[in-house]
Amino acid sequence: MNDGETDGQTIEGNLISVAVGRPVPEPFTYRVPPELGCIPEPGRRLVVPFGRATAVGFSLGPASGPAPKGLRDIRQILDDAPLFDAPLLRLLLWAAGYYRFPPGEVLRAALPPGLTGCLTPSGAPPRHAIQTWLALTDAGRNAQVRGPRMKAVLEYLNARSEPEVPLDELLAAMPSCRPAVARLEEQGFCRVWTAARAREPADASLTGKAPLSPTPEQAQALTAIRQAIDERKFAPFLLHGVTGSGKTEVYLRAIERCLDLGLGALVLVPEISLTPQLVGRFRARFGEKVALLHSGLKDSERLSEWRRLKNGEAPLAVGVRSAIFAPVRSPGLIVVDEEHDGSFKQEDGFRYSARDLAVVRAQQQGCPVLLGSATPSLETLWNAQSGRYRTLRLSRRIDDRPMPTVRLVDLKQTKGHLAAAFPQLAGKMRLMAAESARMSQEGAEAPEETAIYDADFRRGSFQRAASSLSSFQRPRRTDDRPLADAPLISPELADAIQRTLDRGRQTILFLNRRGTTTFHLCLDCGQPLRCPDCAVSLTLHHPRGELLCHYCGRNIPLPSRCPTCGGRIERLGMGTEQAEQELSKLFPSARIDRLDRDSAGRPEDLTRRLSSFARGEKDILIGTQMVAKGHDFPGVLLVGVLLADLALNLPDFRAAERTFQLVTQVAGRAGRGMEPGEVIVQTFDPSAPAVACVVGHDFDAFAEGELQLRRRACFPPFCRLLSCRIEGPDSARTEAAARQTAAAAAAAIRASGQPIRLLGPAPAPLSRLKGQERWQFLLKGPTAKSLVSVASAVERAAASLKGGVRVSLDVDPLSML
DNA sequence: AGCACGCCGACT
DNA sequence: GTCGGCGTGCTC
Repeated sequence: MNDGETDGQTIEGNLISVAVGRPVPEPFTYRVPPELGCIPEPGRRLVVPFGRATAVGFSLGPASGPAPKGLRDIRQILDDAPLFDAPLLRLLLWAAGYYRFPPGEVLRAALPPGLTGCLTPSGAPPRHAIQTWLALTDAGRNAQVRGPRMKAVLEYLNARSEPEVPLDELLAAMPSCRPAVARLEEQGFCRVWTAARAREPADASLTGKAPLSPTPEQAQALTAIRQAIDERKFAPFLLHGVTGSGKTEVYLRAIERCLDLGLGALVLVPEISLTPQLVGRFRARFGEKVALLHSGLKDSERLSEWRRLKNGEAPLAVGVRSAIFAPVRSPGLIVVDEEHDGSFKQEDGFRYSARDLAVVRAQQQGCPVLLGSATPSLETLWNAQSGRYRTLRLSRRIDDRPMPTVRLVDLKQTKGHLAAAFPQLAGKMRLMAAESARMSQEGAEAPEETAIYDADFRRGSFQRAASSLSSFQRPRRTDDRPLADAPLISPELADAIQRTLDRGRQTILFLNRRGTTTFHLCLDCGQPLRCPDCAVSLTLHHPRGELLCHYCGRNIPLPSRCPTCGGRIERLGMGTEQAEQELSKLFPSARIDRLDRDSAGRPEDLTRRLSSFARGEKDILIGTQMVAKGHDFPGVLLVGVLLADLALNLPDFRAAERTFQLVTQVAGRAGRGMEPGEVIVQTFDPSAPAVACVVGHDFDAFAEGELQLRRRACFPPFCRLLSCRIEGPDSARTEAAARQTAAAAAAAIRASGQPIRLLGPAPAPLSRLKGQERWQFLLKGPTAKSLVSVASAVERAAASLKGGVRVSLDVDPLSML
């Protein structure tokens, strides 16, 4: 991009293109009045008049094309220097076009909140947010020093369990030891730096041991990556490593190479608050060179980390999704850890995929990109298989630790057991099975309504849904006798938990469903209790005994009788709260902790409870996805998946993929110490590949089968998707709008001559949310480019809709709900 | 996103 | 006869 020196002989003053930070789809043209004295180069913020008001915009450089009528002058230039360098600006504008989002808003989204308005970035960070930290270096751990003060400091630091200590705390314990600290730092025995106060100190119990020498596989992967770093050219890699194979160590060493070469690096991780361990390792290795960008930062802290990157003080950024826009200077490597993770896709507003943008950014910057996962997304896998990415495999665990043994428990057997224990339920279960079968039939006969999911997938998921519904949603007994034979915990699993307890080791149980009971059915009229604003069943939560809508948060007291007919209500479909109760009844002396969104509280509480579990202060941890993320719990020998089918039943073509990823990830928590772990997966469908392939840790078999299905039904990675969602308050008008917009899409498809398929329109699986009726249709095209003209046509059609109906497009959608 | 313009109910 | 409801449209 050129830096604003132009031939600029238009009218008096120069014309520049400005991305206004307002929802307008195109940049606007403004005049730079000559008295401003200079032309703001691309990436600088401006104040511009906008309608009756004023707005912050971003210079995109000299305008091309004719001056529009009603041309106005920019008011002010805000920054001395561009906030985005040329490559980052290019990435952002590319993303704005690709994801069809207003460029000015995209640029604004890439800035820390403090720079979003009219403040300048040069102000000093607020004093209260800054703290000085110190930590021992490897050399300092066993260092011999002479001064008594220095000795005392070393002893103090060695005695602390966490590697990083706030200087204030040391000074409180030993006043006037500051000079000793300075001497130790000089001699390289400790490290001192200032950083945001809210940084989570790494917890020693989670940090693990000092770096080991790389395994042969790690070394091989590193050679390839280092070579690519040295060449400073775009090179995409898939680092496909089983859980516990040491992917992080590969990242760390590759980044070391970047820093040695004077280059920066960018690391994206799923939910940083959930992986204090990973953060700890980056901190321990790179200290103050890391800028941390996670969702828990206060605005001032985020700004300070952004600034440290921008001015080169911190060459390395580690952060969640939005960190893909971090102003890392000349990155030599971009890493996406757990690249399959859904949190890299923003699901509203600017719906970008940080993982995909990582590849684009690497391409534009000319550096390698490393996508790491134990269970790569099929998109990434296919890119690797077709030769676009190079695969680096880590097939063995560190120290050749064995993979855990995985066993399936068929809950259909347990169901028999259950029916024997509760004969009065057997009839009801048959009834529900028949009902589900009927649903499945009707589904098959209504191709238009459900056309959005190709038949293969639909049939599969309905069958699974039927089996799950009929057997799992066991009515809760009305009396409160303890459930000795609680079906949430099969006898096999209960037995394994008992054995683990007897050996004094730990268990993790995974159930992907919060609350006590998640489905409340009136046995007289057959109506479930639903949120009035969302077509979603309400979940009972324990502490207050209230029903909660998991989508809009609405709270309702549990009615004693059905609101429509006054019938009796059965509580079905138990979640983590119920599981916790059953556990405490089964194992009254066990120390049990539950971890889900309801119990997690603040991020630091979460960290504290995870480390408490890691230290062995609890015997059983039951939770949702939160327990599945990358923590090392050396004391865990047993992992139980209470109902593997849950995610499998969603009407989404990625349901199987997600299930496999999730179950594999949880299973990976077992046996991270030297003893082999044990995994028990409870399921109603042990033959489903997403479950069955976990037994043999056979990603390849699962992926091969799933890729075949995707190819046959033509789903990603064998096509590109564009999802169009139509939302409005009124049911009939929303449907009409959906049909009208889809018709416009169909016309555009014919005009384009491209082999594009239109699925739908149909009501979205979540057909009402927060009082909005929801419809959708899906476009499948051979390439992203082929869908562009259709997307434009949809946008044009959407612009003329009335009645509060809104259309939103999702390019490369992840969620189909 | 704001903010005004513009056509239909309950108030002085 | 107005004051004001928010549905619709525009902002270089």
